[in-house]
Amino acid sequence: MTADKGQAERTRVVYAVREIEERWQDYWEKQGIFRTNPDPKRKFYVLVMFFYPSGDVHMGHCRNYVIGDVLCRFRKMQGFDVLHPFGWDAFGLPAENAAIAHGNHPSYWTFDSIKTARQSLKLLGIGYDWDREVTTCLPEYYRWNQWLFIKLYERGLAYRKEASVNWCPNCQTVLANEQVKEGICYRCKATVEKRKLTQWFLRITQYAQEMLDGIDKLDKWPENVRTMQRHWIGRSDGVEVDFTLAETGEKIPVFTTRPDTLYGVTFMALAPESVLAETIARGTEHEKAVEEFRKRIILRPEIERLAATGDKEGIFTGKYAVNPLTRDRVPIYLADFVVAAYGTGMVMAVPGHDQRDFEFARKYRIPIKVVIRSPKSEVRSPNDLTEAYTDVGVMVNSGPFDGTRSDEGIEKVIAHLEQQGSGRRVVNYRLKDWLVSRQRYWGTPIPMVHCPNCGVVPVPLDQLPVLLPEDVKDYKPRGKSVLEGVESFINTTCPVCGGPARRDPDTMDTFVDSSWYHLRYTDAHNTDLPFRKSEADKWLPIDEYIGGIEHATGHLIFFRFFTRALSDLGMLSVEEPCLKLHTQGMVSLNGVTMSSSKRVGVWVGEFVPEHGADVGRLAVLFAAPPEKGMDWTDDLVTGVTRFVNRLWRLYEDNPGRVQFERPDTGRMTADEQKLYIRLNQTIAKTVADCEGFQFNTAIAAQMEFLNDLAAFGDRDSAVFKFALGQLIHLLAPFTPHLAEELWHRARPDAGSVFAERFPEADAKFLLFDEMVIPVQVDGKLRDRVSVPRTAGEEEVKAAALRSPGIEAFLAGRAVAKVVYVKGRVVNVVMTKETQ
RNA sequence: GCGAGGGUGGCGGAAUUGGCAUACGCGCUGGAUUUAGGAUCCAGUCCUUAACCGGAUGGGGGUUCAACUCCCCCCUCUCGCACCA
Repeated sequence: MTADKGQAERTRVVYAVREIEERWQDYWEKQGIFRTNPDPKRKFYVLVMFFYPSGDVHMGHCRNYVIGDVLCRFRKMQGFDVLHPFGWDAFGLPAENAAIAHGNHPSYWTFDSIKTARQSLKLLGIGYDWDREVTTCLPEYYRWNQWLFIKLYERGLAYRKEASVNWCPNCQTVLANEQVKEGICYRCKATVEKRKLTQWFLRITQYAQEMLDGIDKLDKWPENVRTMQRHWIGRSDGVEVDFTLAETGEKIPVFTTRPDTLYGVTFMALAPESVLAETIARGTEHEKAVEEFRKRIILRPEIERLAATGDKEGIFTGKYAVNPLTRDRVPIYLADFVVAAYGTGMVMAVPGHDQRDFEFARKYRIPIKVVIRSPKSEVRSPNDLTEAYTDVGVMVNSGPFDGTRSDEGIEKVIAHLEQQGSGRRVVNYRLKDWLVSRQRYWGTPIPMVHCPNCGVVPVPLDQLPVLLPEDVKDYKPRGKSVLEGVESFINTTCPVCGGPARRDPDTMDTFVDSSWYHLRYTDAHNTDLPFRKSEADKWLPIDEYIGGIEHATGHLIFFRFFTRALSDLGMLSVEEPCLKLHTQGMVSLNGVTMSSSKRVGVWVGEFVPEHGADVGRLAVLFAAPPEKGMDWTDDLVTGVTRFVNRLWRLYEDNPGRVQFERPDTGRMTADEQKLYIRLNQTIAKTVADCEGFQFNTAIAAQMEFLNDLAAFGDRDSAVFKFALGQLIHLLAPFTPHLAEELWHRARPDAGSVFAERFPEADAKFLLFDEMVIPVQVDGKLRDRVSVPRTAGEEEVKAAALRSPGIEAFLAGRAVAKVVYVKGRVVNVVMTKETQ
């Protein structure tokens, strides 16, 4: 044990904890306890989100892994064939940044981190099938990223386009929408800029509707994640209306969900990034001012743009658009509040009925028209308005539609537009195609070749993997891809014409790696395919997926998308990767979230040698329900340490008394029967709580039962001995080392405790013979009566009315009625006194 | 602004889903043991009261024999999205 450095002595584990824990960890490994059955009869796939090496392993990470391990061991003992794999999300910037800082290869740092992390997980006694370990930075893994990328490309699901994309100036790479939160890079917190670049995208939008509909079936997912995903996909139904440019008749399609306000359009607004914005003022007196505005807005960092919400800015282009319904001419503006990536990047503005348009119109003195009248308020002059009216009302100043309710008007106007050929129903999604190119080194090379003659050509599948070159002198990104500067890599020949060509210089977003790792685990060593359908079908869908809430709209979207796409490719039989998801809360230390990179945390490598794995496991499980955040405290450790110590002493004090044969339940003393019932209650509670993901209350129930056992007098009772045996099995998922030790002490010749069956409650002995019924008078607790469990309603009511404690409350008053809820409560309701 | 989820002792948290509020643990108080500290064990610990009574689940109102739980209004915290037309 570690010597204490002058601090007050704290509660310590009283037994030789490390010796015991190491013994059984070695034993499990040698016995192959957690090796997967390749032909599962009752399969159970427990998956924890894999580890992104970014430093040491802290208790925050471990909460995730411990929960998975408890489930794995619990289900295994229930007779399931469990798949519980682990791997390393090993590509990515932390490794590259470390390499830049220390001057060695990213793989050095990566494998060093993995080694430490693997050791930490083994220290905690997490039971993985290490035979199926995957490491995404190895060619054995990433070649299949490339293989899948080409398959998606062949299906039209991977494509290249020029777009205004998120650029992180610190990481020197582009980012997906999902990796930008509030205009800030999710990784380094730098302010993200916009750049116009040609990049690779995955056509996730093709699955937008399917993924949205699929959420309905994910009823075992946390509600907040489902809501977040619905919002992220963001379906909106509307119509695309063709306005035209007054001079040329060129079409300007705009998306709107409010065609009922079409008569109220008084100007048009273009996003500065839109194509039309570039050309509209060209060659006119407005050109200079418009160009200046456009460039300024485009270069404005995202964060400033977000902060500017409410303060709108724009410029008149000198041009006019024609409203297809009214033939009105309205001025066209560039406006900073129009989102380029949504709809067509151009909007019709109705200041009377849209708050943003209203603010803009007021600022630039554009007329405001009222075309929807609120049913409540009187007609007012547009000049008197203080805000836009956005609710339902009656259409006015709208020609033939006057008098129509605006919500019905939506349909009527659409029908009219469709008839006249100037509009069509469309559905818009907020979800954007997934930008997967990255200009960094430590990732999967995109397996594409750019040939001057043949264009973009995929690398033939039999030539994969395209290896990430190792002879790189400089990982430092300088605004373009690192691989661009590696001559030996970038220069190649065209697979089609054989002429000189260049490789794609970018690497893939690491979220590609994690989009299908759950499938690779089912067939981790396949050298011909990413995985066989037959193997994936054996295990999918994942039965319990456990990870952080921070992945709600990132990884968990991508991973659903991949599952659907691969299902369409015929590689899989399921459409959803996991039907049950559990997101666990963060662990903080003194109020600060644990973080490897910030070096805030309780480190497994330090904690376990001092307190033991079982104590660490109990601490994260007992502190709070899994989905809630928790603060790590020394007091928490004190509590669970006392628990394991008391357990240890209980078995030390009762050598040779542990039994596994069920006692003769026909011949029990009253005390024995009570203990036996308490045992069964504890078993039932533990099973229900493990299934319901409430490990904190499962442990509380076990603590209570330990208190019962400690207080039990007759140590030679067969029931007591049996309870000692059953408790070992109940403890096994939570404190596996202690349980295995106690099991082997009781049964030296037996195999692992994890080959035993988890206890099942004896249904005949779940309730006490006597039940204690609280008696209320007018809803207030006044007494309790003890009656036989078999007592009928009348018997219980009579006993309640006889109970001495309520006498005083009944005196001189009349009973109006007596309510009895079976087995729960009696409430004596008195007549209202008139005083 | 929109959306989701919370608010229960000194603290972390329970409460069979409308039926004994505060399980379990920490802390605290007293006692036992100990040279002493730590550890351990026993008793107690929502507030108020000598006790009974009374009061208490963010605040206010309602439904009900009965409300932490259901309904309405308000306050507050956390998270997500954020000018999405």
